[in-house]
Amino acid sequence: MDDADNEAARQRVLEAADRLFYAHGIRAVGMDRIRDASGVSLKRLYRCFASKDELVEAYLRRRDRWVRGELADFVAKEATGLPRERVLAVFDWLEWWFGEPDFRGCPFTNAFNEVGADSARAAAAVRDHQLAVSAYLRGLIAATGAADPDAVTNRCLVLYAGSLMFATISGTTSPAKYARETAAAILPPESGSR
Amino acid sequence: MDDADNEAARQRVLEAADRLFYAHGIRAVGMDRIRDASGVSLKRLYRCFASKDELVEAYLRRRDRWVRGELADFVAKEATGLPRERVLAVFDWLEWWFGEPDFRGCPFTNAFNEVGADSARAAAAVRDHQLAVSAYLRGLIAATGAADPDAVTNRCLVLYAGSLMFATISGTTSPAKYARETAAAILPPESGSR
DNA sequence: TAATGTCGAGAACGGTCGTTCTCAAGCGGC
DNA sequence: GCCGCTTGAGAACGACCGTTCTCGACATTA
Repeated sequence: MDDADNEAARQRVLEAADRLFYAHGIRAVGMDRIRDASGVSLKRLYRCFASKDELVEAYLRRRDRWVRGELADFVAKEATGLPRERVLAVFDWLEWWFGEPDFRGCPFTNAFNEVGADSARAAAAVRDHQLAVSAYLRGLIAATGAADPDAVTNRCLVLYAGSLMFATISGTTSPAKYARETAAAILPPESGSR
Repeated sequence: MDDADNEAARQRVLEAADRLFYAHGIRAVGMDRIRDASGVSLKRLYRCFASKDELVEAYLRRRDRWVRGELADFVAKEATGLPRERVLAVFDWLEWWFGEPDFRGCPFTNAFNEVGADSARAAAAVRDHQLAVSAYLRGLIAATGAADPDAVTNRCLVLYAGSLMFATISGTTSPAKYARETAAAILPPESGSR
């Protein structure tokens, strides 16, 4: 059946695009290279994704699922039940991510810088990711009983983005530690013994 | 004299490149467009800068001088003499910068994302800027009498980079405020009355 | 087997961009 | 006035890239 074949091709294309776009940048990777890496002919490729723009958007939405999935799993597994520890675990996860051998910075800001001005689809995918992470963080922070959860969330988002950027430029994982230390200073203390 | 003409042409090219590269990105601006905007012929342009790479590096070094000059002037003028206020003034300056109509994100991380992998010159210019800002900040922080100036500097760098990135994506100036509030929480309190 | 349709491989097209080349105009020195 | 040099304007070149097209191979159906 065509549908099954197309779905399999779609997945192979997405996997190749994900790896290549993230490693080398979107503009640097042509459709030919994605064809070579995925083994899917250009004709089929353009039937799965009508344009490179669509493929870029699909790549970003896939990355979004990956980042938020990994982050949530990590927080659920590593953190103790204390709300404060769960927020700090976000920065532990970042430190793990920065140390991955194929870490090449934030896929979303990279994409935004590269094609955000030309591709409304890509820009929307980036914005959606940012909003989703923001909402997730806001949920963790509300549980800590912070007096002004929105303010604390915004400050933690600055720390999140800053550690990402700093780690990218410096090539080290320590910015996650700096961000974690700073977050510890602005979160309410463990709410006594409960 | 040739030298004077070439120097004048060099300046006009740099001004045009600065405006266009920053506004539209490096890859999006071709040499033709810089010729049109500067009024300097391609031939002369390539005598001033042997390649686009060299022009990009010169653009980044010029931006570096601008950013650090503006920042230092602002801190010198706006801040009271108190060391703590001088560090916080860095984030006030960022807030001013984010509000400028032509603010389009950090020129250095933008350039790094666009051409850092292909241009060693550009990558070096970005690294130099980062080190220079780091050293400047470290000087301000040492004066506050912080117990561990290096640690505080690294945390403030995370805040600096994070507010830049957050402001770029959100299109607002408030991330500078979030960063300032957070910095206020991790700097030592005003060292009593002196 | 013959007709029909589908597919993959790669050529082709149109566009862009960095860089170099052509050519005619202008200018200084004899 | 004439020669040689330099200049600017724009054409030209080569490379790349997103997208579409061609064409031969193969499969399906009757």
